[in-house]
Amino acid sequence: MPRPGRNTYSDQKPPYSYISLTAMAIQSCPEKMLPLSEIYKFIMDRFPYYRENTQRWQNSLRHNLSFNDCFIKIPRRPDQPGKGSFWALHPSCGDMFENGSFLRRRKRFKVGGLQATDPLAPSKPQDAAHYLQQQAKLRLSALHAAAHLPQMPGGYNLSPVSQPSSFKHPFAIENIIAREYKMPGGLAAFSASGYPLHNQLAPAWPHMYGSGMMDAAAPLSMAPGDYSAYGMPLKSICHGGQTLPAIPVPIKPTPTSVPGLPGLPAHIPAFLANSPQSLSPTSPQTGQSSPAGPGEPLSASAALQAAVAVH
DNA sequence: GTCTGTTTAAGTCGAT
DNA sequence: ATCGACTTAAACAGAC
Repeated sequence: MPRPGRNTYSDQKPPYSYISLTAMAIQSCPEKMLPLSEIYKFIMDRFPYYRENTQRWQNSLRHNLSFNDCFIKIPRRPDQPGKGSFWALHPSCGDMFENGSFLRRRKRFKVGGLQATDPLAPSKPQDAAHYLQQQAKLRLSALHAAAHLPQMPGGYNLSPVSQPSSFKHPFAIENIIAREYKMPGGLAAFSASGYPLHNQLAPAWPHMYGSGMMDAAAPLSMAPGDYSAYGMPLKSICHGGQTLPAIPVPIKPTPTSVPGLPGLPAHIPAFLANSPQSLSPTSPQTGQSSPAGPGEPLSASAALQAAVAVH
């Protein structure tokens, strides 16, 4: 594979496989599912390297989407006109990059394989697609609701500073860039908290740390109202060039079904709900999981209740 | 015609 | 050395 011999990194190939790039794109949007064109757009917006030779890498990316079980195709609904289907991450794919390398996974995700993941998540692609579509609905609803929640009941502070252990999906952009990133020369840049130092990485990766990419890593610059119930930015990466978190859904939203959201299971699986049981984020420094605090499911539940109230 | 999606094949590279 | 993950290329079909 040709490596560009340039002095700047902005047009050098990013240290991410197509799988991780695609996962990043999918994770960056609130619905956790994107059409192919939006995945292209996300990658090209963030990585100037991929603004060239589009036919080459886009073919590769499509190949990855079809070939890898960790991506599932979600058909468009009649009210979602457009070309192609939506693509989402399989509910059971978990943290495929637990070894910390976004270029090469330890093991390829396979449907039906042994995964330490959400036991309630469907394994069949069709089931997973339907399941994810419901999840997307719920996320949008919860997002709306969370945006209207100035503060969680019980004194939960929405500030990311006060919730340093907030779980982020392994593919969330803020999570990915927060991991140990070794520069081509072997240099690793970290803050004391394990996050990459903005001013150290920015010159090397202006496409990552330029517009909007560092919102999550540099949250203090944001207004308090820009955060969701999980203390993460509400601005969207995919629909406006800003970052948006995985909106949590409660593991046990209601005793029965959710009014106004037909088809939702009584017990919503923890997938993408930022539950430590379904996902195991790798700590940048220790490689250990960092389970979310006990208060977070409550916040998620509150977000969902507010979502229900909106409907 | 273009875009999307699937499949096959060959080659590279890292891990074991 | 071997295996498996990943990249790239290409052909093809179907949808828009």
